[in-house]
Amino acid sequence: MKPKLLIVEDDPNLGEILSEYLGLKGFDTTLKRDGEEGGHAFQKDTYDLCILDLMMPKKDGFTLAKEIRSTDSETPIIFLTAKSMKQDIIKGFTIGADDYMTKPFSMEELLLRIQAILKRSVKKEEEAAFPNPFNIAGLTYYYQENRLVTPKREINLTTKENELLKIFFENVNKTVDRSMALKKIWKDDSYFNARSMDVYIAKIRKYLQDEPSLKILTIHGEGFKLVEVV
Amino acid sequence: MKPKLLIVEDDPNLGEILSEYLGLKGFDTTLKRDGEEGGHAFQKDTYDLCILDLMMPKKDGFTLAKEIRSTDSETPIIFLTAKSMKQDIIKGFTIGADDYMTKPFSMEELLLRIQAILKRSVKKEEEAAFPNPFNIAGLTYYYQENRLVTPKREINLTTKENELLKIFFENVNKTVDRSMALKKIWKDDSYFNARSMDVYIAKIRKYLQDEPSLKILTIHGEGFKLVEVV
DNA sequence: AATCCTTGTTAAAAATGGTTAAACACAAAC
DNA sequence: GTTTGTGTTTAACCATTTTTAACAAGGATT
Repeated sequence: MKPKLLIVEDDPNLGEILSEYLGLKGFDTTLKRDGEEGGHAFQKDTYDLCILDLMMPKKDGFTLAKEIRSTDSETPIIFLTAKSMKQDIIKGFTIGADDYMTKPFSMEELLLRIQAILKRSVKKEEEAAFPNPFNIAGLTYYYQENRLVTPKREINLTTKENELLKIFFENVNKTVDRSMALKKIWKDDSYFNARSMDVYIAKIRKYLQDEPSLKILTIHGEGFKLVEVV
Repeated sequence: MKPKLLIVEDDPNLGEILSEYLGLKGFDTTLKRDGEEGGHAFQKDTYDLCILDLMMPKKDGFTLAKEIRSTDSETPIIFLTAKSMKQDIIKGFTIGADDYMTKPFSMEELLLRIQAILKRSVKKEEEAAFPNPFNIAGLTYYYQENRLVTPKREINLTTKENELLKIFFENVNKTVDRSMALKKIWKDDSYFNARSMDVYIAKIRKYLQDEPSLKILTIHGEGFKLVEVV
């Protein structure tokens, strides 16, 4: 699977070249022209890495980055900064970023840095692999095998059921944000996907009936919470 | 084994000379006259390197390169550009290429660049070679020989079975993307090829029946996952 | 209380995948 | 040149998974 890149750059020339070049190098690129468009794109889809120009009309890259970080602390961000900016100012702005490039830069160097960052985060993901099997209350859950074993029966889960249940078990007693779950599983937070998710919530609630100490509560307007009653 | 070169050049004179010269220098060359023919040739066979003229009838070299890159991010590409093109335009077009030559160029130089690029990529390939034999669970798999040995029997695999099984063994416990596998094995993600692949999935599932710790799960809408149950 | 928005529930529709066998393609053998 | 055998694709039918739709119910807001 190609890694997905969100490129937000107001200079159409540079934007095109970046998008073109990284596309040829095996990335699935999305190009947006300003911070606002970039924000919407990020809300709608999931990306593996963002490349944000700092100076842009409507919404600058730094503001956009803060917005992104408010919902997502993972996705790596690389800033593009103008040569004219002073080093120490750049430092200030790019705190929290994973890297930054000063214009003009070589495409090859940008590519190398992207690859380096993605390598790191792929490694992280693998380390943070979900335990298999995972025990909770009276249940045994095998994420790798799409399987949930309850005291009464063994359930083979479908792909969507499995992904959703995993998110709940990763967040026991914590609120799972609707939109976060939608983006993770359905890749897109839209009306119909949200309704689809509601259907799956019902299915999972049925599966958990066997174990009275586990319940999925609705946090109206926010999401759901799997609570473990002791 | 001679390295295979795909040369796509509309000028019959230059094309012939190139093909002739590189053939004498130990390459197995295929010459095509325009981008369309070149595309078909690339789909049909596997090449170690492509030499594409930028300006060609029917389909230009840049468009062809993008098509190639959509299924294959490895095979090196060298562009041939006309002298009349401005440097910066060439820059724009040859982004993503491994190298480019401006006409007229010396054969010797082209040869040197080809050799330099192939040296790099041969090294990569060797590193990524699939182990032969490969042991997993109770099975022994000989990719080179199209052979899978299970506790109960010895299976001679057909070409397609072998390629598909290899992809699974390269991705144990990871989801194998349908479309990726299709493009790798069938060179083209189409409805019928997808159905064909489903037939092969069934065949491989049968072969793996002997080993209950290996299962191919369906990841609906995405692909398949070979899980090793411990 | 009236209204709006969100969520619960159920069933039907649509999409995707599983299975089997027949059709086809191609090469080796006769 | 035809036959035979093997590998692959196509087709048909079935099963499962996912999405959509419609309506009911629950909270929030005025």
